[in-house]
Amino acid sequence: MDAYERITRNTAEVVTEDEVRELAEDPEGKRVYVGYEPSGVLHLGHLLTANKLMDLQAAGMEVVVLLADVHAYLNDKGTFEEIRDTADQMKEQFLAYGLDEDQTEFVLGSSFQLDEEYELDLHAMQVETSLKRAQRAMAEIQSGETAKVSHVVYPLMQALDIEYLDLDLAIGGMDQRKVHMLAREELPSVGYEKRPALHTPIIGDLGSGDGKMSASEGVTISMEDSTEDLEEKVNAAFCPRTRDPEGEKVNPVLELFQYHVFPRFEEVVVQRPDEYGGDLVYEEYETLATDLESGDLHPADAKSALASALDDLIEPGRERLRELRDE
RNA sequence: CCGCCCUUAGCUCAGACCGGUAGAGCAGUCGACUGUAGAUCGACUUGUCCCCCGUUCAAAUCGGGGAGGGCGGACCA
Repeated sequence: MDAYERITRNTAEVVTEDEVRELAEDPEGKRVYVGYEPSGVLHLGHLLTANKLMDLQAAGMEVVVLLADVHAYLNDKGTFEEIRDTADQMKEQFLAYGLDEDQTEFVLGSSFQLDEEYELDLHAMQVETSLKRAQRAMAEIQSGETAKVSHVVYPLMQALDIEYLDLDLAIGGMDQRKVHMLAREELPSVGYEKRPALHTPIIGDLGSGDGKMSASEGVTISMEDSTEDLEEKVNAAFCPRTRDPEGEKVNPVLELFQYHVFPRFEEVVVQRPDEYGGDLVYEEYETLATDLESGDLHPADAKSALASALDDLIEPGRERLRELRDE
């Protein structure tokens, strides 16, 4: 797999391909980042971007994980003290999940976002950006709730972070694309270079298979799920015998194999009673998906293999969480 | 600062005028059917009716106060 392919695989969008191709020519030492509002327990959405970070580390890039405490505060997620506690837990879970400690720089937003220079640049950006423009960028993230002044400052800070963390590439889920577009438009207006961005897909809702659901509702899988929780949740998942169900729906079981399981495992063993043909081994997503569609792989067997794989993925983080809570 | 509208189940809302302590759809849960889930049947659950005070035998409903949310109040006069 060449560098460009590794960098862009499993992404929903590359902005722009030309710019990323240029990075891929010499990825060594290039700085990329994802920003997360601190959360006490990681869920699959976090892990999906983390998988991408691992790809980028494998390509030789330096990864910066922004623990966005100030952003969380602006988004009304609690007091600074609470937020910083969960930031520490988040870092520990990422390391347990498999981010390379030597190649990953964890940065607390408040460590630079309150500096005078940053603050003045932020004001400059506020002068350059219309309210409507900033609100539009946040609409996806903040849907429903009352728009606060903090909500329009939020994306402007994300734009500035890209400059202040000295990044070459920004990563985020598709829910972040409008913010990244705003950053590309507004950074130049205050004298900085725009940077390319990669967006990971948003996995469909496990229970219903509905296209884009926010992680806040529906069934979510997180670092604190027990083996039994996983079996239960995966078993209840929507899983028709096709990768392209009717309407707006997707097949979340296949998506989880594609975006969470195969990127992290060399092979996936499907344990199956002899009655149904015995065990199966898959080395790539495509063959598994093809077998599911042809009927050679029954959805129920796919599900038990998925639950077991997810359990393996989560186990180290779950264990670390347990230790943290015992302290 | 002033004015108008809104607030009832997880969600969208009905009920308010003509007081009798609450409903629908969707969601959810449980069974049946499929070697998964969904779909389809069958059954079931869900409430600080925004808060406080008052009137009344009785208030989601009427009166007063308050909170939160939405919208409006430029100029032409």
